[in-house]
Amino acid sequence: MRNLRDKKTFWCYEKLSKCCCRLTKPRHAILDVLSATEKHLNAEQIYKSASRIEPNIGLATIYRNLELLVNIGLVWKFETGNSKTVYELAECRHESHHHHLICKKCNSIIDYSGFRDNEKDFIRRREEMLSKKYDFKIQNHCIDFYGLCAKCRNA
Amino acid sequence: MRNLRDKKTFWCYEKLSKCCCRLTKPRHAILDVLSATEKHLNAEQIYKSASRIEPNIGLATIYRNLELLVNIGLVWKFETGNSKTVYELAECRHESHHHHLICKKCNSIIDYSGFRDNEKDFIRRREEMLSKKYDFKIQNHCIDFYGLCAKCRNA
DNA sequence: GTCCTATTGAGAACTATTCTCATTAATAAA
DNA sequence: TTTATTAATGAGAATAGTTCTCAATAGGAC
Repeated sequence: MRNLRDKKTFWCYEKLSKCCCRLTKPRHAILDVLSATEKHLNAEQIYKSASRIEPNIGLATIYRNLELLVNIGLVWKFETGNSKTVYELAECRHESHHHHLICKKCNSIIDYSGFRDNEKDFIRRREEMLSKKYDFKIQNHCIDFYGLCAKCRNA
Repeated sequence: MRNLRDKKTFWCYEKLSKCCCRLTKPRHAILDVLSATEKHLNAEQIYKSASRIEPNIGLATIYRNLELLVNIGLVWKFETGNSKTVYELAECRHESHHHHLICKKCNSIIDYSGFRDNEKDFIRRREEMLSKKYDFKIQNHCIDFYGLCAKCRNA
């Protein structure tokens, strides 16, 4: 058996074991796949890539673990509106959080980050205000803009 | 045949006919249902309510027309993350646009509106900046906060 | 190494949504 | 008002993404 702790997804282990989750090979493969890309992958794509690492992995295991990883906050689940749910690694590595521009025609997703400080401040203040007003513990947010990308607008 | 133009969803007709859509009874029933509530309804709920107005309406018709209404901008489609897609009337009646607080546990949705001017300004400026930077025509946006509602936090 | 039980793989089951197609009805034209 | 055109419909089949079931496996505490 390979040593799971050698791998580049090491930073996830603390969180996993804190949540009393075993560090299984399928889990490991999924995290490897997600950490190897900046793209948003759907379950099928994750399944295909993970199968190259763990050939016998099952699709149900992919779904089960994605749900788990989303629940413990390691992965961010994201619905585009065309029935393809996609997943991406949460900002565990202190990479900048990002928002999305989604094309309603071709469903492509543009990430944008590089927020100015005033954007971060704005969101933080907003979250504070809403938390208080609605007695709601905010854990994260999703800011997406919908419209038409350059390609689709000119096509 | 009842006169469709008598009904309270009159304000939608201009848009519908502009888009060369016929003013059918099923469409009318769906708009009536959506305009009679402030809640977010899923397709099944809309089907049930619309069936009371048009008993023979089919579920496929509900889906077809919701898609149409979303495309022409009369209805806003909204995915909660637990596979229940919900719909609500867009702000055709100049009601204030709103954002959401979504409980990750019970999937309840709190609407909030009452934005201050600086929030509107902020979003407008952001949209301008993003449109230019990414050559992307922004049509609308979705700002949602995820977390735990008071009930679930204390349960 | 042994034990406990969380996790798995495989495939069936489920569910939301979309498709197909013959029939109906909204609208434009006569 | 009647007629013609064709968009829209209802019913049910089909699809696709996801979840469930259950016997077998394997992580990790001891």
